[in-house]
Amino acid sequence: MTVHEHGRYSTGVEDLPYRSVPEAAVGRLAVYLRVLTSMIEQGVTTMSSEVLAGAAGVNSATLRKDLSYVGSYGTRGVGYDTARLVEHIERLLGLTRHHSIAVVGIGNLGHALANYPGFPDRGFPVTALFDLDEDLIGVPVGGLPVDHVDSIPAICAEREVTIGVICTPVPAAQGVCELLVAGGVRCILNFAPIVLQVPDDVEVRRVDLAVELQILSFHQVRRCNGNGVGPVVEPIDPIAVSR
Amino acid sequence: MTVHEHGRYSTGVEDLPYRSVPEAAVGRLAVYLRVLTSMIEQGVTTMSSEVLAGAAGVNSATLRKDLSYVGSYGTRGVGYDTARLVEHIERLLGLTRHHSIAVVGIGNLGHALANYPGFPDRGFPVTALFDLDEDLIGVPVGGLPVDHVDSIPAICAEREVTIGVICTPVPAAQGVCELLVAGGVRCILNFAPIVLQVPDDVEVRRVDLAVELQILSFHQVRRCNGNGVGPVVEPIDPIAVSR
DNA sequence: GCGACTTTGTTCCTGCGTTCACAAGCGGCT
DNA sequence: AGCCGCTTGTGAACGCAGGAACAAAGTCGC
Ligand SMILES: NC(=O)c1ccc[n+]([C@@H]2O[C@H](COP(=O)([O-])OP(=O)(O)OC[C@H]3O[C@@H](n4cnc5c(N)ncnc54)[C@H](O)[C@@H]3O)[C@@H](O)[C@H]2O)c1
Ligand SMILES: NC(=O)c1ccc[n+]([C@@H]2O[C@H](COP(=O)([O-])OP(=O)(O)OC[C@H]3O[C@@H](n4cnc5c(N)ncnc54)[C@H](O)[C@@H]3O)[C@@H](O)[C@H]2O)c1
Repeated sequence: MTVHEHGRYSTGVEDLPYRSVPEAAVGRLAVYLRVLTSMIEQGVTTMSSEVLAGAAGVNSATLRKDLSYVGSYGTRGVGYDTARLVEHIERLLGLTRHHSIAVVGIGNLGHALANYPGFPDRGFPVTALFDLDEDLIGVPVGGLPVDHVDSIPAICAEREVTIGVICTPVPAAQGVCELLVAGGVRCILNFAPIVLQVPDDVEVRRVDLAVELQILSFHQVRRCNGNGVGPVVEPIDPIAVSR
Repeated sequence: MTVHEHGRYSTGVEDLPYRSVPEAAVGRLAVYLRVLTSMIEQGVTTMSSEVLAGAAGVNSATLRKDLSYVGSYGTRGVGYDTARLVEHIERLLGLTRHHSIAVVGIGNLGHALANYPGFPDRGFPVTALFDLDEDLIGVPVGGLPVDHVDSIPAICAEREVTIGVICTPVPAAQGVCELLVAGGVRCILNFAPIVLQVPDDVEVRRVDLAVELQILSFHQVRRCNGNGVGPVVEPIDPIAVSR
């Protein structure tokens, strides 16, 4: 499934001056996009970097540098045209085309994802569901019938699935991953708490909620212990006392 | 406050020599922890940094540096004692104590989280559920009855909830967040796609699946377009995928 | 007991990402 | 029309994280 003819999108991606967009910036751009669309719905047509940065929870300089990666489309003295900015960020992120999603493992989490309207609404239609459980095969979930895992390669290739979402138990995850790769899927979102081994040209993002909780735990404990020195004590630095 | 020789360690948290552990390292340590516990279940008692790094998907030098933050407990020429390593990582991450979780918004996602045994299994017992929907109040989910959102502050304080998980629709998220903070919760895991505004002493981690998908989309499109320099660069040998 | 091999812990360095700061540019006001 | 103030875009500095390389240290084999 090599994408040869991109020329069809004349307003397309190929003439963007994008080089070396930092990984972190890509994630933030997606956040800006969400804030912007929300603002547009409220009728906002122009935003300054200061305001947008505040809403996105980042430094305004960082925001402006991030936006410079998509090209300079702001107006000095005024700010950014929200609609135009959305358009350009979407183009950089490759959202001008739709990306079909396949969800594998229609258990608790898989059900929630399959029913979630936020994905199709944002250009990520769920076009395939898979499970091993015979009782689930053929049952429609969110309007789409569940197929058997064995048909992953064929169906993914046929429906041009670009993103595979793994919601199976840990022992099944690696195998499912390989089936997806065999079906031509090169982007994987993995909810199973395991590090998947994949070829170099496959991109995996892992969503590990237990890790998130443990990071929160770390900060919680650290906060109570000050800088790790001495027993549990109130913060030593009297920052509250201003000079 | 002195960091005495850490050849001797008592079981307490207070004399850990942890200072300035990089944020990224904390996340990786949680991953090592998972790999290690999995290995221990398989009877592995010793691991080298090379092997552990491979399983965790990181560079071995990075791994050793990360482990140096928890103290030097490896044996040169042999590797790390898995059980002891787990013990020390858990201590650094503050997992020696349990952290009660409250889930707010018992919809699709909230149900999945409330039923997920992986949280209590890892020291994060779910001790409170909240929703606005009258039909849900009192209904047990995962063995725990749902309470009304209005009782968030009281119940969170009473049950000493340390982590609040927000699974409500976007418009409700900020309000729910404030209720949690009022109940003394200072760590929040937010699934609603919105940037929460919180006091400085509250730590928020956002899990935004749409952002994850968009990052994957970016890489997908970029891969097809080469490195952005010049027009579309085609991979000479596409993988042996049927076209 | 001793040597050689293995692996850790650490140091140095390179590269990236973030922030500061400021000149350039644009709109609005008088 | 010209000036003023506001905001962008970017160059430069700073801080930090990640990777390579190496010396110390401990074990295993003989
Ligand atoms: N539920 C949560 O809140 C939650 C939170 C964090 C992580 N996770 C992780 O997400 C994954 C799924 O969680 P869940 O709660 O939905 O589990 P679940 O048990 O409810 O669902 C798992 C589903 O996968 C299917 N399955 C099993 N083997 C399969 C295979 N080989 N191929 C395809 N499908 C297979 C099962 O039939 C079942 O429908 C797990 O790895 C879990 O650790 C879940
Ligand atoms: N379901 C998914 O797969 C998914 C994926 C990504 C993000 N999210 C986000 O997670 C959140 C929840 O998603 P969901 O699919 O579970 O939605 P849902 O509609 O199934 O559930 C939302 C729940 O929140 C409750 N609620 C509404 N207002 C409330 C309030 N003020 N206080 C407390 N509870 C309230 C509702 O009664 C309902 O039970 C949403 O913000 C959604 O965008 C969900």
